[in-house]
Amino acid sequence: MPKIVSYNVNGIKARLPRLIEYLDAEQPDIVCLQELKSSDDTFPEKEIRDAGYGAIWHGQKGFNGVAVLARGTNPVERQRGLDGDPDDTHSRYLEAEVEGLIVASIYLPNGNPVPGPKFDYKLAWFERLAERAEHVLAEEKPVVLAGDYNVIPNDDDVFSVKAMASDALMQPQSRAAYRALVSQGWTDSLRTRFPAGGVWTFWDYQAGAWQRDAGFRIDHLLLSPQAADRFVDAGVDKAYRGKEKASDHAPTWVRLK
DNA sequence: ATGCCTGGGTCCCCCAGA
Repeated sequence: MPKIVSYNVNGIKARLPRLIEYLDAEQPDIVCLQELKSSDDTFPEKEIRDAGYGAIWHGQKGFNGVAVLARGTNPVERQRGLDGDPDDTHSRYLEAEVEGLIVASIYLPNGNPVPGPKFDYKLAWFERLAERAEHVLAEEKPVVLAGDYNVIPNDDDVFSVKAMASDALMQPQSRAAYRALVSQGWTDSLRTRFPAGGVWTFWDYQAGAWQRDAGFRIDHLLLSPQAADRFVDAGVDKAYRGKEKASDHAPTWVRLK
């Protein structure tokens, strides 16, 4: 039963030992990575291949960057970047097919501070993503849209509504954009598995957030109806957030029949 | 009201993250 993971690594070079350890221990079938912070030519292809994974990646020097890994096979690229803005230079979207399953690795803009051009970019990018999602959904195939959406969908997805109230991740416009996307016909797999909320995928490095369990849920795996029919389980591999030199995100996953 | 960490780039300070 394939395990599909979304993992914002916050720098693949700094996180490589952690990532390889994760692949060896958990043997996920597909891994969508975000925030590679690596140009295409410095992506650690050999180390990932030696761990048993084929990979495609869409890198960028310094920040952003997404990849799709597949255990024992090579992902077949379908789409790199989103249509709708020829001036957009950010590497935030990579879509592939892996043995009949369509997966996208998504790194939505953070959008802080609010208001401002970065928040405008976030909302505009969200609209472009929704257009792509609608197109893919119409294919009526099993699809997983996996990534760091930088949206806290509900008040019970955050340790403190008050602490995050002015953040781009929780603005009504951000939530409305996420809701509109899901309403196309996608299933939020973590929400389905844990309808009462209280499940985090991110803990800030600052102010002892991990030690206080002050986190929130921003990494999401959305399922097309054909994927949702195969839903088995979903969760967060929280222990990996507590390890040495961890990312501030934990691997978040869904298992399908 | 602000900074708290962390990674990466040019490099010992700044940007970006969330």
